[in-house]
Amino acid sequence: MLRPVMRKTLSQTILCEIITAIKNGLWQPGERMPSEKELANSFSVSRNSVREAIKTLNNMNILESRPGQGTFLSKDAIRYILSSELIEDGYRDASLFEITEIRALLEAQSAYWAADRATDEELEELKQILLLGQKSKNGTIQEQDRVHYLFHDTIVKLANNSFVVRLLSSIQAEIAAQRSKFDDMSPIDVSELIQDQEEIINFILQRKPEKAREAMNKHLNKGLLLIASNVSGISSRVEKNKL
Amino acid sequence: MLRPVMRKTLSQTILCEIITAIKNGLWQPGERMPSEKELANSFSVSRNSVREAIKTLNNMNILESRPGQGTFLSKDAIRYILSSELIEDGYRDASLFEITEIRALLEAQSAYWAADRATDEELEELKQILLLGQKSKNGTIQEQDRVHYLFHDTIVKLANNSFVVRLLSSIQAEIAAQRSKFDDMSPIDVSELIQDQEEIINFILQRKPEKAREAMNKHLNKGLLLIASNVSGISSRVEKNKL
DNA sequence: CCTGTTTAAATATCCTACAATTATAATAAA
DNA sequence: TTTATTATAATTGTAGGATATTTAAACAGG
Repeated sequence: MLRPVMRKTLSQTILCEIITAIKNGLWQPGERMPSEKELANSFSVSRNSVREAIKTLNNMNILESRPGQGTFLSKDAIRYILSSELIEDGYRDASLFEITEIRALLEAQSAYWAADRATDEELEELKQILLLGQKSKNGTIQEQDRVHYLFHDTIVKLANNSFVVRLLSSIQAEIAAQRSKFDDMSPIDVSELIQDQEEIINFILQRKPEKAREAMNKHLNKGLLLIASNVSGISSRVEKNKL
Repeated sequence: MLRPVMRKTLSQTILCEIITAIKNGLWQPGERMPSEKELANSFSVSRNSVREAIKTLNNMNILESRPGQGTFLSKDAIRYILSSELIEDGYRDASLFEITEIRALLEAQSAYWAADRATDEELEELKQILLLGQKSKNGTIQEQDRVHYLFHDTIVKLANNSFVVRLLSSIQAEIAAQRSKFDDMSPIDVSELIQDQEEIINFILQRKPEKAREAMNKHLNKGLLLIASNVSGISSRVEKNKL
């Protein structure tokens, strides 16, 4: 069957040419490459097309352009090119499952770090959540949900790594966005969640990092199982997710 | 001490503006965004500067430009930005230590998954790297570095989670960018790295996930120690990083 | 030795023009 | 009315020139 042909713009072609040249070692890291004008002449294209390719490589930290001097290969140009190549090869759409898997990993380790690093004052926050959880048992589902979100966020906060806080908040937003697409997602048993929640908090309060991590991982894998049951062919992967 | 001021070209500024707009949901995935002419008017810049920014986003698969039609947000624009631009603004010069800590966690788990999930054909790739590592022992440092990067990237790829591939690629890019600022970073003993590399690959080939994860974690914590020695007050945290 | 000036080269930006592509609408033919 | 066909306008792609900024290096004057 005839498939649609790939059409490349000039700047895309030039982008590939330059990357190939770098891979072939035509210019060394840190070295200056020909000026835009020279490149345009060599390729027989306008300076604009060359600039669009170079700008992309600039923004990828592969090249560095300095007015009055020229354009230079960055010191770790090769490293970037290698990794971008790998991405193209193994590229697939990140599925909800994959994102959730990473979330579970990060949050489980956060529980570990929280048990290990949180100060005694910080642990007071967790005790409060424990109380809130008890109270909410007779409340509405919305109330219970809110406490549960607070539980997750607090543990990540107590991990004392601001990067993981930011990372997880975006990941959770993305997960929420994707889940809203299938709004027929089977609801989870809330009481079970609260039970997990209590168990995890207690491990952290008792300063048992490994136990806390294990419990959090188990807790989040229930969500993974739910996704796996909606998507065929990956459920076998879930049960292997043991930390 | 006075540090060099950050300078941004116009197209870089516009790149950030557009990315922020996408993150803020100004345009939806698949939707058409304003034409180059309109954007140029809105930003009060020339069409060229807008094009250079758009071209970069084109090559990153965030935007798709079609002649005669316009420029459209790709369907997974948000997710891509999530994994790449996430690091950009808030955490550019935050904590190299924190980012590296997360990297270690993700890569260690990738080693686990690789040992657990990679097919036998995929493992052939690792065997090749083992051979390359042997060969490079008598080669230049650049050669050895290159093989070592390939080693890390391949393991992540074999973890069979495309989201972690993207996440780590942007994290590694960020780490490289930050390290290049302190170019007096004490060099690591390369031969030791290659030894680690062999050990980890062998664990994966033998299908021993826990061992592979532990070895990778130990391997990456050497880098953490290096950072901790440059930044005071966190070295005590490093030795606790056990999985 | 230090300081300011000049000069040339490079990137950064802007502008205009035209080509290629495409959707849409108007028009003509059946 | 329905169906081709044909303009038309909008949009991106490419080209080429012009000017502004930045920089290193050479030079001159103190």
